[in-house]
Amino acid sequence: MKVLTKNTDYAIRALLALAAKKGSYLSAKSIATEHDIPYQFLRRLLQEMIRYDLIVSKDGVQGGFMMKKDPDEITVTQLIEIYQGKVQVSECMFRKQICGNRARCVLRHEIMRIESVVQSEFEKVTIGKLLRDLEAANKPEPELKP
Amino acid sequence: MKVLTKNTDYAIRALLALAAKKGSYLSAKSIATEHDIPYQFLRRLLQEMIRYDLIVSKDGVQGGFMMKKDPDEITVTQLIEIYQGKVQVSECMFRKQICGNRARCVLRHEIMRIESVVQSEFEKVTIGKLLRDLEAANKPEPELKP
DNA sequence: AAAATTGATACTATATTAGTATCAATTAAA
DNA sequence: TTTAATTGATACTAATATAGTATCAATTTT
Repeated sequence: MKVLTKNTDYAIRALLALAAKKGSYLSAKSIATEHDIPYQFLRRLLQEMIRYDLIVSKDGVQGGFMMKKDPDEITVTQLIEIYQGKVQVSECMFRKQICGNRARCVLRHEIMRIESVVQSEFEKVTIGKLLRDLEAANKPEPELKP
Repeated sequence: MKVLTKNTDYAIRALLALAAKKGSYLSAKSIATEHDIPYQFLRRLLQEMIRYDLIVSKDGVQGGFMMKKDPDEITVTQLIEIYQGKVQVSECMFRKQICGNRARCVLRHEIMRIESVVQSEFEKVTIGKLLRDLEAANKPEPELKP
């Protein structure tokens, strides 16, 4: 069971790149090359981000994409919802013939509990946080005295 | 994003049926009819459960399937793993070109944390627990005095 | 005017999920 | 002892989701 698909995975990486260069435009091509993301695939992902007001774009030479929304306000939950649809543990709770009138769906309660746990865990993770983690990880490790 | 696929969903329902009739054999046909699960599909799911020692079967007339493992020892995590593969948040942590030597995968830490949270949440939910919830839900509601 | 870029959209390929069908072997019961 | 109900094994099809490619018009800098 794979929780993050390539869409979301690529989208996160691209956003990290944009967040790191906040205030300037990065072209899809440069992001694709640097982060090993299929170019045309990435372009679609970026266009989707524009629709959700996460980033803005500029056409033409020297154009590209730039961060719009505060990276600390962009959660992994949001990105999953954009690229994989709302997190739902099972369809069962929506199907009348199973969970409707007479027999109550036994899974419903547990499912909703887990659903909210999963969502809130992913909500704790923002692009801003990931970026700080990344920067910390890229710092040279301090030498230890013997 | 759908966490439980039909496989797992059906499997859970079938196990609940078997757990409720612990000690006697239920045919695939009867389970399929009662719980609205496609017959041949269900048969495959049941055969898989045999391989994992959750249930046993008896051939021929009056044959069917019977609970083997203690329902309290069967977790939803196990069923997800059987029918949807091990819960993994992203493939990224296994791909050398991203997470390998030089650049550490920034997502790795968060991913593993969330992964374990998700797994442990599903581990809290056993077939035994669901069955008790189901039985409780089916009890007639006590009347309230006005 | 040329080159680099995005916007929009259509297309193909692959994998996963869902569901169906078939036939041999087994067992209970008529 | 024959028949019917059942599982075991396996192959097949259909539908959907995921992943990736291609094209062309519009825009903008040089």
